[in-house]
Amino acid sequence: MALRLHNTLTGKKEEFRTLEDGVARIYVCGPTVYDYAHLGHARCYVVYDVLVRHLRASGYRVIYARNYTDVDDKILHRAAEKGEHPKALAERFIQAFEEDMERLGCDKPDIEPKVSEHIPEIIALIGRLIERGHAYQSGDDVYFSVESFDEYGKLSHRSADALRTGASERVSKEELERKRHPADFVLWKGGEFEGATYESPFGPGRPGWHIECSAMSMKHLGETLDLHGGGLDLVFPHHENEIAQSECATGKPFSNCWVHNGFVEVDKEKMSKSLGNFFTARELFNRYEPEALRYFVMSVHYRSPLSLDWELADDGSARAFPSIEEAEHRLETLYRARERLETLPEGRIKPIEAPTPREISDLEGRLLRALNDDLNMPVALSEVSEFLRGVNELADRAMAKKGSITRAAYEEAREGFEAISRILGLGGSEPQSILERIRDRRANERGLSREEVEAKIQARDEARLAKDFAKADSIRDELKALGVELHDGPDGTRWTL
RNA sequence: GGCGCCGUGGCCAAGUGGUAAGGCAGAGGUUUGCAAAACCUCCAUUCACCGGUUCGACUCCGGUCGGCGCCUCCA
Repeated sequence: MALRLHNTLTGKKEEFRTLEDGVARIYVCGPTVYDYAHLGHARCYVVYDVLVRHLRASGYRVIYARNYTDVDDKILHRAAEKGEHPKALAERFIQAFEEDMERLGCDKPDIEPKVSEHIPEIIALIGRLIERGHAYQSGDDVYFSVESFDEYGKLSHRSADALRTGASERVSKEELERKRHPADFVLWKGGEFEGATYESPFGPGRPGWHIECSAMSMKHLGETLDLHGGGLDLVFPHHENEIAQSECATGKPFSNCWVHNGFVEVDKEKMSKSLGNFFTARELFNRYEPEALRYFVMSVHYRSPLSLDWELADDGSARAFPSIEEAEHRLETLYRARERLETLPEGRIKPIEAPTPREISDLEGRLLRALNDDLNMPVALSEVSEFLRGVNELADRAMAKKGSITRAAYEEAREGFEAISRILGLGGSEPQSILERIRDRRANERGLSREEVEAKIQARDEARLAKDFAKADSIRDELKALGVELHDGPDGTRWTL
């Protein structure tokens, strides 16, 4: 069975095919680095991370490129505001972005090209477009001529004519006068820009927004990509323009498959910087395990809106995010099951023959099958849920009086966790440390110290040892009132909240 | 105005022509000194509404209502 993906270009689910057998060349539009990544970015890059992991697990050699837009108006504005050099500002946010991605469990792309390091390629591409009659110089700028490309609009399913009316209302008079068609877009913006001026045959200036991705993807991955991805908001105009300029320059299809992920919404509205209703990844990391955010993102199909619900505190700030909280609880369930499996006494695992429970068997195959259907991550997670139930059942069985399990089932369960970690990027940390980190963070939020709780537990254990259950239970009730749950086990009492 | 998406149990969320995955919450049980965790059982004759096509529709077609997105920078 092969991967089927929804291709924006055709509007249909299609089998994913690559130009070169067994090699997948993928380009994803990266962030413009003038601010911290928000949950929308997190979602997007988690989605493509899972796509890449899935392809690798399916045997592809993947070459994954994701750019940094480090030359851009917004960067210049922000830099001017902060009195910082644009390049320094961009570098600062690239660093922050890389930290955030790592915490989300996203593998580093193979290639991370920056606009500032591809100016010659961009200039060459613009030159090629002028030569072929698809671009024209007007004043200090160079524009792409939309009318020179018959297929303009094929990705976003609209016509240049339809755009004429729409665009003319929004484009300034001066700009309109410089353009032949209102939908023409700038390839080279002439002028002097503090900290971002480049020499070119068209005069000093800097690249327009769209041309960078064409130039960088062609340089690193070739003239035709197997897959190009990005947020839904990039379909038009960004990706439409990428197609136009690339295909006009090369005469070849730019990308055979286009994948777009849906938005993150807050209160039914798209989360975006321009609306100001965004939460940065790092502010959410302060309140939840980054891996819980990853789980949360994966709980919804990538093309559907992901709505972030929140509970308000009295002062109007966000008090809690219930769905991320739920994801964090699921993550704890995952790690608890893994820990139980890994700490089973060797003597309970027997080299006997018996069928391995269905829930445990071939989790990797089940995950790949789920993801093969247009990267259905919620179904993959439902497979994980069933697997975890199977693992707990196994652990129960092993720990029952005179209980034991087969070596085969034990090994297959371990392989299951390995597959979850490798393919979904979940559950790969050391269970005890992550579980304690989550617990201690929650305790901290409630003003509880670990020492305080553990002292009370010790007092209760002494009471229990003395069979003074009334006292032991009163201590437990006291802790329960604080939100602390106790779990008595063979090797002592553990606590969670 | 043009293009497009969505409406599934108390909540979240898959499915998209053959009779509703999974999770959270809830109820009962096993286990436990009692709990918690874990496990077992139960929890939508029904998929916004109205028509139509079909042997059969949550799934296809038409309409209605409700919500959202793109057409301008945005993941």
